[in-house]
Amino acid sequence: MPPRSETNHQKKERESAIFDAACRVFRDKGFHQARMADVAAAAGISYGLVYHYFKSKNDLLDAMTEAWFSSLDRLMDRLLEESPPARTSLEAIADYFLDQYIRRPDLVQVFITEISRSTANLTPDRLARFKNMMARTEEIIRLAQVNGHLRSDLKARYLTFFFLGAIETLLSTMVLDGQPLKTTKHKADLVGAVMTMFLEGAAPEPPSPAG
Amino acid sequence: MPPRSETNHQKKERESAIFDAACRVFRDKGFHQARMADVAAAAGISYGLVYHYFKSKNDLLDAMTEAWFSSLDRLMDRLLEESPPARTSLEAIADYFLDQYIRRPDLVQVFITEISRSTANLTPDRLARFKNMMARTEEIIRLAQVNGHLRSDLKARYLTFFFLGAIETLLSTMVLDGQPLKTTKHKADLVGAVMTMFLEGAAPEPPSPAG
Amino acid sequence: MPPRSETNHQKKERESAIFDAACRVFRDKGFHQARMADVAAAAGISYGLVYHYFKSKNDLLDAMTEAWFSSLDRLMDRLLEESPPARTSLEAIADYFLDQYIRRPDLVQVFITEISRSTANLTPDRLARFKNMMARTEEIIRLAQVNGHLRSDLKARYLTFFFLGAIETLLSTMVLDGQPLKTTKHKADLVGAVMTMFLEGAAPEPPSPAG
Amino acid sequence: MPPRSETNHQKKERESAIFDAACRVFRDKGFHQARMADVAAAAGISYGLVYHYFKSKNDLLDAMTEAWFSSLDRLMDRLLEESPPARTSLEAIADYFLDQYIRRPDLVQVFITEISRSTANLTPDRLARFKNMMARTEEIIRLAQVNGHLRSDLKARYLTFFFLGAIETLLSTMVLDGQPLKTTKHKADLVGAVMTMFLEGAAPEPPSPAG
DNA sequence: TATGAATGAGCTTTCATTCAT
DNA sequence: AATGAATGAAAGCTCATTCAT
Repeated sequence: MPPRSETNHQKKERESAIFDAACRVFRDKGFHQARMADVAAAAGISYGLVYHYFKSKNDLLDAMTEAWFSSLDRLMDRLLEESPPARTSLEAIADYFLDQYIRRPDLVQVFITEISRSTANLTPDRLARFKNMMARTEEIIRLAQVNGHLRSDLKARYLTFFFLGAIETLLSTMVLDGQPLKTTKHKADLVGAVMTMFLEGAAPEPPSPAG
Repeated sequence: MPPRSETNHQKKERESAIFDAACRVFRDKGFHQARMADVAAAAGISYGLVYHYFKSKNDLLDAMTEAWFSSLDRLMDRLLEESPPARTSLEAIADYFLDQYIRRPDLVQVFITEISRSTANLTPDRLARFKNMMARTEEIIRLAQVNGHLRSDLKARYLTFFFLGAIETLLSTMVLDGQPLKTTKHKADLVGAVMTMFLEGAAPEPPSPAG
Repeated sequence: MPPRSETNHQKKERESAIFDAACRVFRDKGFHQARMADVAAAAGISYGLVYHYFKSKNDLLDAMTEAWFSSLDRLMDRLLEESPPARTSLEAIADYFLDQYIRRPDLVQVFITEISRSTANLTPDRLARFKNMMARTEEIIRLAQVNGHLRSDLKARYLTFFFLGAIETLLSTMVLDGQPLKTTKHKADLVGAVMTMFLEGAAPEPPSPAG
Repeated sequence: MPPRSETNHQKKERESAIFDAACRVFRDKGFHQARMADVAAAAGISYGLVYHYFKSKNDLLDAMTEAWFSSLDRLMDRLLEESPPARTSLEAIADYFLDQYIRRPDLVQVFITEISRSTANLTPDRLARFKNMMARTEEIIRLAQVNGHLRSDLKARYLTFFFLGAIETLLSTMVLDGQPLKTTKHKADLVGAVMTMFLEGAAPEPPSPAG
């Protein structure tokens, strides 16, 4: 193997270490309260070195936005291409969010608190990606309505809010409460609950016809 | 009649004008990006005068938190005391959020972006009030489960996420899209949609029992 | 009596009240830490009214400087004119300082901490008056040297430092320790100690010749 | 040898340069009138760099307090341990103050005007160190009284005021007059004068015993 | 690649002073 | 005479970013 490759590998390692450190710091202090010095300290490197890997503080947040949306976009691409049954698609989306929370809880928290909601940090690019995610979810839901797999008397947009809002609120609460998500079992339960709630709603079972 | 009274009235007027200006500025730039100079300019007054009415920038956000939660708390108090049917209570809550968005869209946006989600601005007091709101909603839902008005096979907490999440996501989207809510008719439609989604879910009507 | 006179009297009263309040505030917080609002509050009047009586914050300190030096200057005038024995003059000076501390401890403290020592507040006028006091004391001491009432082998200037320094350090310590001076008896003791120290020094009595 | 050592050396150099610049600025304008911008300009560096070396304006004054008292405390330690004759000790103290005025006139002036007297800047720590200095001088004097080397009919405390007051007034006057102290000869003369005044007082030589 | 000293614009806040009433 | 709302110039401090080494 060429030594260059190894160097590149090390470089990636370090970049990744800084990225992770920044996630932790942004999560703990919020983007604006976080100092580049905090990031450097959390990554165990010197002040100026952060700037070798990320050209600005905003660049770090951009990297997080990218990290978040790129895999989500890939999932969306796949779902829209393969067009599985709506429930499968939506379950995959719910699973994606919760799965990310298991794998990279810091990133999810930053997404929730700094990217998804903060007008302050909402650059046109980030807003566009955010809307894109909603639009594609809405597209999935719309198709399901057309196919009769979801009720049609409510706007697809509203159902989308309902679906993504439930996931996001669930995540937010876990995030704000500092509740980690450890097991895939727990994840599956939560995904199941989300799907049940979304599909069936909160009303009690009507008495069985036989009753 | 007494001149003092008039002075107090003018004082309130001006305080209110500054408050509103701050809402607009915080909404547009985000709390941290907003400058006190912006607030003063938006209120059409001098720099230092803001500090006659609000002792710090944070104090302005505190005032908004208070403005938001105090009327919501009153509503919650009333609902828990009167214990109307769950649907009525939940509808009142949904209506409250959307009604506030009609009356004070800036305040709602600030609540959504700066208070409800930003870890950075989440003081213990604000977090406590936020959790309190969720806990009281959960209490309403739990009672409805006990009384058989809501399904009991899903945790009250999940149903709460689902309910509040739907409202919040709806508001967020309108807020981020800059969609105002003008008419009570539109509001009623949205409340209806939220209630329908929450109670019945997204699944299509089951085949009639007779089927 | 003309009503005008009464008004003038009231005016003087109020001016005096503000002056005293300012002394207390300057003493407690120091000139620069003191706020005009503090002075107004201490005087029990409104903010802006202070400016009817004193045209600026500095004007208040000027008034204190004047209050302090005018009576001291009068004393000095008298002493230089009457030319009593040096010990009498010096005792009168020491007595003056300590007497002022009984009568107007706040003013003395302000003099010590804000006028006598602070370069910051030392306007040319204040410095001139300060030097004038030292020069006149030195003049008294020089005369006493010529007349053989004080030793001549030490510069009059040094003796002046020694004399005034002792008084000032005594006052400073009482001031900083918050020790008030209540009785003329106590005052007389202190004046006696100062005079004894100044005239005889700290060396023990030489053994009596008869010893 | 190690480059690190050189860096540390440079760092100390710069810290020292800022410290000296601050002494000059505080001396000229007084602590409260002095601007950090003035300090930076006087040190020939940028604004923010001052904060790399001293975390606040107050920290600069703390450093001066420390610089002043640390060596004085060491002297006091030595004197109390070695217990030389009282005159030697007191002479060493007088010499210390005047010596410092030769070496670091700015620091002495700041000590006199900003630390020793200003109530405004008198933090509990500074007051404690100040009192400590007086207490230890008093201890030396008390011992000398017990040993018969100083008169006992005056309180040790008064003698202490007298002694330190003479030194301080001497320094203050030179400081306020802008009189530098250049030569050790001049210093020795002043120390001699202080000691003579303190020990023998201002009264003329008594008639010889034989008279 | 790695360091951390250096820069300086920008921020919040304070408060002496003015002025309309 | 009396009030206190209104003004706005400063000032201390922070911290993203640059740069010499």
